[in-house]
Formats: sequence, structure tokens, C-alpha cells
Amino acid sequence: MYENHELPKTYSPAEFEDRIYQNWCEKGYFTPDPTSTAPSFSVVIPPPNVTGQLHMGHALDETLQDILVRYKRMQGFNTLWVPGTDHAGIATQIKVEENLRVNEGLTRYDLGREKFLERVWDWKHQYGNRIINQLKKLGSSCDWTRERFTMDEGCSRAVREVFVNLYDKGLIYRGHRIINWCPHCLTALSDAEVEYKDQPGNFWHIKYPIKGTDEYVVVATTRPETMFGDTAVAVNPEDENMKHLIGKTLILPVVGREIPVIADDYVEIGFGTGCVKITPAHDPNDFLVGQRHNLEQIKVMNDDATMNAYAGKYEGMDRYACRKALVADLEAEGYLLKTEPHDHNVGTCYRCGTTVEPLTSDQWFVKMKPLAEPAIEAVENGSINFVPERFSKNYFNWMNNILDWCISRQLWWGHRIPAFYCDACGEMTVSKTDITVCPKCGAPVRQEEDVLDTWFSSALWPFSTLGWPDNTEDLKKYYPTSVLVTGYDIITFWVSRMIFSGLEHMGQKPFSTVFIHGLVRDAQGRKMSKSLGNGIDPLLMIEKYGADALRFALATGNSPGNDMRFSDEKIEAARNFANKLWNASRFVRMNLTIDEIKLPAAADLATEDKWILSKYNTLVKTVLSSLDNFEVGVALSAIYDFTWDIFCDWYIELTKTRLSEKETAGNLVAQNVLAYVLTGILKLLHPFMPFITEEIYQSLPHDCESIMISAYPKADEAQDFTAEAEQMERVLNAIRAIRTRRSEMNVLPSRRAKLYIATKYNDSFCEATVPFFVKLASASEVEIAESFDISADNSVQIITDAATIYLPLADLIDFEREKARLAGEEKKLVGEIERLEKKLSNAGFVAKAPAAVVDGEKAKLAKYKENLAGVRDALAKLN
RNA sequence: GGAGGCAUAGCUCAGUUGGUUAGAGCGCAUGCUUGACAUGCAUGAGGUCAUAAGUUCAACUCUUAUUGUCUCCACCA
Repeated sequence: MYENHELPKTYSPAEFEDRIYQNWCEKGYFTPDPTSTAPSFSVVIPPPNVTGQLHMGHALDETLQDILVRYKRMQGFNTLWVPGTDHAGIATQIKVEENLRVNEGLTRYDLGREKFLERVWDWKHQYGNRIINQLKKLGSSCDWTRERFTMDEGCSRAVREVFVNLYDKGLIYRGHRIINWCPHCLTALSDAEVEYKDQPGNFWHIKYPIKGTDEYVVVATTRPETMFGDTAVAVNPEDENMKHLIGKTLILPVVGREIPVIADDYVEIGFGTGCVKITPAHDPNDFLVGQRHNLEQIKVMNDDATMNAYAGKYEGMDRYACRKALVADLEAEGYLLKTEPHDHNVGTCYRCGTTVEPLTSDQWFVKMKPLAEPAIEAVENGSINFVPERFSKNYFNWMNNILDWCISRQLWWGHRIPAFYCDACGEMTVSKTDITVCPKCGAPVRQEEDVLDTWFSSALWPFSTLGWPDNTEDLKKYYPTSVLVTGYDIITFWVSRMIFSGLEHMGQKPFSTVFIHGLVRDAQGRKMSKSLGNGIDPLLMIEKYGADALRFALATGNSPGNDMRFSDEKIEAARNFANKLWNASRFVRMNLTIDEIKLPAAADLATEDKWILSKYNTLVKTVLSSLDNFEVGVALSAIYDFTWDIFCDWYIELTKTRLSEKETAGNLVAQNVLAYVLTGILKLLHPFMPFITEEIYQSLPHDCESIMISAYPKADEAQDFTAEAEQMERVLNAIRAIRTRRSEMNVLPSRRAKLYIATKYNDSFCEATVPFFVKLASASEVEIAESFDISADNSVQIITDAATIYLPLADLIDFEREKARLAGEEKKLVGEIERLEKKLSNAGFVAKAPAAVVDGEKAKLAKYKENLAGVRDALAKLN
């Protein structure tokens, strides 16, 4: 590929990200090997809208999937990530209609169904690749040879197969029901597609006269314009104040029509006036009441929510105009008793925001109860599990209360329902293939005009994309898929429907784990939205900071299921990390003379090598266990901390002496360990930051043609050099302590001082560590002995875990300040000692706490006591 | 009305079976062109882990209640 090339001086991702991605594609790394016998790991992408544009939500979703997919691929799984797009019925149709209206002043009806659909397909072809290309920019390792579309031939065949199967089982039926109607989109909506929003409104109290008397009942309503469709007034049969009215006849004001008073316990005693107008054709509850009492359904509106002939003189008016006019007339005629402000929740269309109108209509439904039962069971028995687990509650809540699913849409863009009507004999035929004549009487048939809910086809995505209804190799290998990654906002829309569809049609769950993430919000915590204009464009971020930085920013500090904020600071921090890694790699690279990285034998390793290898091994364990538990953010921050704080800030510094000694054995050992650990970091990091890791990997000696198909690191107990690691920590702590003291004394780094180290652990402070003190603790020279007797008048005493260090700073020392510091130290130690003694004298603690904990506390106590003695000693000398 | 999340440093957030002196990034302060990196290095200030009880030898962590905040579901006409 790019054999051991030099790394440019500055990290500029734009210069290599596209090139690398293209190379991966050309090499076919994203396509699984068909001959592989390794266990499968498969994921299907939540298909974005085909004409949509990439937003931060997608970016997060794709990043998380790609992390899992690349991780598993590197672990040797036969890994497949199926990409594709969704035709997004309403959303796409609205866009095309809008475009048509603005540019040509036409409606879809002007064009007719066929011509209009041609336009939509044109639109799809024009914009369909945009989102795909945007996904590629992110680095997504999808198998593009398997790209699918919910309306491609295969998916369409799956839709028909499912429809006919369900129909034959009696699980799909056509019925006259009350549904949610969007007067703007002119289609039915499922319950899930309605969003409830609080809106200010009024409670209008209206008199309904009782026939043959001067009396009246008072009905309170938020929707007076529906009174033209009232076919009863209901009261609760248990309501003492109201039960005498049952059976009486009322006269509808303005309309003059007679309606009965009926008894139904749907009416809540004590709420409102106790009388409820019943409009079966325009309210879901009233519809049910109407069914119980056999009431007539009077629809008073047209499909565009203007009033029809039943509204009399209000015919043709919009529902809100009618409301206004009607209320004025009621008031004028003395029927309006009072108007009470009342906020209420109004259902709106999730696509266009128009207030939906509940109305009765002929629609197609899926009978949900029989499908929901096994779907609930699958999550209950752990066959499918949610991460985090709490989201299964959401799922159960939805599934347990599920009503039949209205699947027909009065749209043109979508899968046309495969039902064929014969006008001659009245027969309806549901068929997997198109038919032109009636199988019963031979007369011509016409196909159902309605199309299916978009989610009907998305529900089949995990198996329709793998070739179902054919029994393909892909299906055998990759179904059920391993993980589904998606946001909590579409658990009901999509996840639940995939689960029952998979169980019903495949006889097997569609996936084992549902990995749920939260929403990406803006820096202020607001939802990103077009109307607020606060959306951050992921592509701009990629352009400015690189895809790796974007991915890092999205993956870090993000825990499953929780929303996250995205800000410039976050992505800058991510870019800075990439830059840090880049420069550390340049440093390693420029010191490399070897052609092959070979970890030296343990006997040849220096203490600091064993220390970094132990630390690295701990990191590997953390990353593996975190990723296995979907703790992506934890894994990534562990890599970040190791890379920056341990590898760069310490280990690289510790190797500089050996690196300067060219052509020595120590030099070669240092080179090898540096390159080995760096390569390990790159591999661990690759799933998160695929581009920069590949670019650097290629510049180092490497044994695999691409990092993305190299083996993911494994933990290796042989590299846990515990004793050496502890030794090294003591040295580092001593260096930190010296730096701290010097800084407190305001000693310039350029002022070098001799160090005296009185050791407790001779092995920690052997001659080999002297250069570290010279280099990292600004020492001029170092003298090590078991103990020292330095007169106190010109030196600072530094007590560390492992040694007492004397720092002669003569004139620089402010003795008053040093005394105050020591006094503070003394106080702190006394406090700690008190706390520990109390704890250790607690019989319960000593008896019940694990021995290791007790021993740890004892050791700590001993250490503090020793340190305290040292501090007091120093104080005594100063006084 | 039902369910759930969140509450930890000035800001944004981690904290993995309860057990060192609770962490990071950004910001802030002080000092540094230290052999790759100022997109950097070193050092530091800053937290009674929302409140109150409970369980425990031991609670940021578990339980309950309270307060604040966000979300989902249902919906009363």
C-alpha cells in the first residue's frame, strides 16, 4: 500500500482520509470472505431516508456501528454490515410534491399517479447517492456490494410475501375504523406517527335543549365544530345528578337534529359537566362508545378538513374557521353558557406537524395481539436483550398496550397494497403477483390504490436485505443478525416491528442485542432541528477536523442510552488527540532504524519497558471488556488516557536517553518496545479512528497489508511485570514530587540542582534511573545512598513512597513558606492517621471486610506514620 | 394519569458487581520555544458526589422518600 512512508509534519486528515477509504473499497475489505468458516457477526444499518442528508444522529449511529463492526472484524469474525436506504413514504412524497409546487405550480394530481411516481424515482436517483457518499465520508465499513433499498425488487418481493402470508392467516384485514388522518398529507397515519403537543384551547360549555321542555343539559367540548356529527350525549349511569336524563331526547343546537341521552361508564363522574357529546366519526373514544350503542357515524369533514354538507351553512369552511363562526353563532343564539380556557394535548402529524383529524375510514390493519405475544416473550426470556436494559420497559409498555396497526396510506410513493378488486363480482383477491383479471369471474380487476406504511417494509429489513423470501446463503450465514444499533426514539416505530416480523416470518429473532444510544444535542442541550437552525453539519465537521475527530467526539464521554451534547470544544479536543498521536508517531518513526518490530526477550527489557508493557496489557484488558459490554466511551477514554498520559508524557520521555545512544543494544530494545506499543495503540484505536490509525500503521514496519484486517490485540499475562511496574511507579512518583516542590518554590527549570536520594527500595533507585532524574526532574547530578545526613539549612526534604529526597536549593528557599507547607502536610497526615486508626479499631471492619482491604488500610497507616515522622523531623530542623 | 432518565469541579461529563485521599476534557492561575507535538510541556486552585432517612464494618455507588429537571407512553370529552 504505502510502504513505510514518512509522515508529513502536520496532521491534516483531509489529505489521506478519502485516499484510504478508496483503497479499502478497492481491496474489498468490507465484503466478507464467502469461504470463511469463522463465526459470523452481522449488522444491518438503520436505513436513512433515501433522499435525506447526513445529520449528527446518523453520524453517531454509524460511528457506533462501525466501531463494533471493525472490532469484531479484527477479532476474526466473519463480519457483515449491510447498508441501505429507506424510501420514507410520506417524507419523500412531501418533498417531491413541494418541489413540484414551487417549481412548476403543479400538484401530484395534475401529473397523475404514473407520472408523479416517475418524478419521485428521478428524485431518488438524484439524491439517493448523496447520503451513501456521506456515510462513506465517516469511514463506515459497510459492504457496499450488498447495498439495498426498501423499494428495490427484492425488498418489494419480501413485502408482498409478508402481506399475503399475514392476510392468509387472517392477521391483515380491511376495516372501517377510526384512524388518524393528516389533512395536509391526505393520508391515514398509524398511532405511532402521531405526536402529541400541548396547545392552548378552550372548553366551550354549550346548552343542548331537552326535547319538549325548557330545560337543557350542558355539554363541554374543546371541539364544537364536531357537533354536527353528534349522535348522542352520554352520561355515567352511576352519576346521581345525571342518571335521570338517560333516555331523554335532546335537540342539537343550530342543527336541530334529535339525539338520545345514553348511559356509558366511559364518562367520568365529576369531570367537566358530566355530559359528553358523542361524535363517533371524529373521536376514537366516541367511536368505541358508538359501537357499544350502535350509533350512527356522521362524518362532517372532507379529507382536507373543510366542513362538508352535514355542517349546513358552514359547508366548505375550514374546521377552525367553522369553529370560530359556530361559537359566535351559538353565543348569539344564547346556547353558549361559558368559555373556559383549557390547554389540551393535540395530535399532530409527525411529518408535517398539521393537527391530525381522527375520522372513520376504510383502511388496512394488522392484527397485533397474536404477533405481539411472542415478541414480548422473546425479550422477557432474554433471547433478545436491550442495552441498556431499562429500554426493555419502553418496549414492554408499547407491546403490552398495542392496538391494531393501520398500515394503509393514501399516498402514491410506497409499496402498493397487493389487493385486487373485481367490480363485476365484488371479489377481492390478495396476490403475491400482479393479476389483471378476477380469478373468480374473469372480469378485469383494479389494484388497491393505497400503499403501505413505510415501516411495514422497514420491519422486514433484517431478512429482506439478506435475500428473503429465497433461502439464500446470506440468510443462513448472517441471520439472526448480531446487534442492532439505534436511537431510543424509534424503538416503537421500528425495533418492535422488526422483532415481531422476524419471529413471525423467519421463526427466529432478527437480532440478539439492541444497542440503544441517545440523541445528539447542541452545546446548550437543545435538540438539533431545522426550525431552530442549531443543527451542526457532520460533513462540515469532517472537513474542518477530520472524520476521525468527529467519530472520537461522538464516541467519547457517551454512555449507552444517554443523550449527549456536541460542541466545538469537544471536537477540538478530539482533533488535538489525533494530533498528539500523529506527533508521537512521527517521533517514534524518526527514531526507527529497524525494518521489523520484534518484542525483545524479557531479560533484555529495561524496567521502564516492563512498566509500559504492563500498563499496555492492562489497557488491552480494559478495552476488550468494555467493548464486549458496549461501553464504547469507557474503552475509548482508556485508550486516550494511556496514549497521552502514559505513553507520550512518560514512556517516550523515558526512552529518549536510550534513543540518543545510537547503535547500542539499549537503543534497539527501546525502538522495538516503542514501536510495539505504538502499533498496539493503533490497533486498539482503529475501530474508533480508522483513518489516522491506518495512515500511521502504514508508515511503520507492519506485517499486515492493512490495519483494518490485522488482528486485534489480546491480553498477554506474560507481559504483566508487576514488580518492575511498581518500581517504576515509585520512580515516577519521586519525579513528580520533585517537580511539585520546585514549582512551589518557584524554581526555574533552567536552575538545576543536585539531588540526594535516601532509598528505601534500592532496586527502585539504581544507577539506571539517574538519567530520568536528570532529564525529568531538572537534576544536575544524583547521589543515591541508603541514607543521608544533610544539614537542613540549605535543602528541602521531599518524602515519597519510596525514598526521602533532599533538594539543596540554598538561597532559593523561603523558610517561612516551607514551614507553612510542612505544617499543612503534618495536619493532613494526622487527619488521615486518625481516620485510619478509627477504621482499624472498628472490630466489625476488621472482622467482616476482606483481608486484602484490611491489609491495605494497615499498610497505608504505616506509611502515613512514617511520612509524618519525616515531616516532623524536617519541621524540627527548620525551627 | 402511568413509566423512565438525569442531579458529581466554573462548564460538559465519566465513575463497570459497595472498599486508597472521587476522575477527565474545556476553562482558570503560575511557569516553560525541555530533542514529536503551543492542536504542546510542567505545576496548581477548584467537589459536605441535590436533600433526608435506611441497609452495611463500610455508601458517590444499594433501598425509600423529597426537591429540581428532561423524556417516553396514555389521554378526560
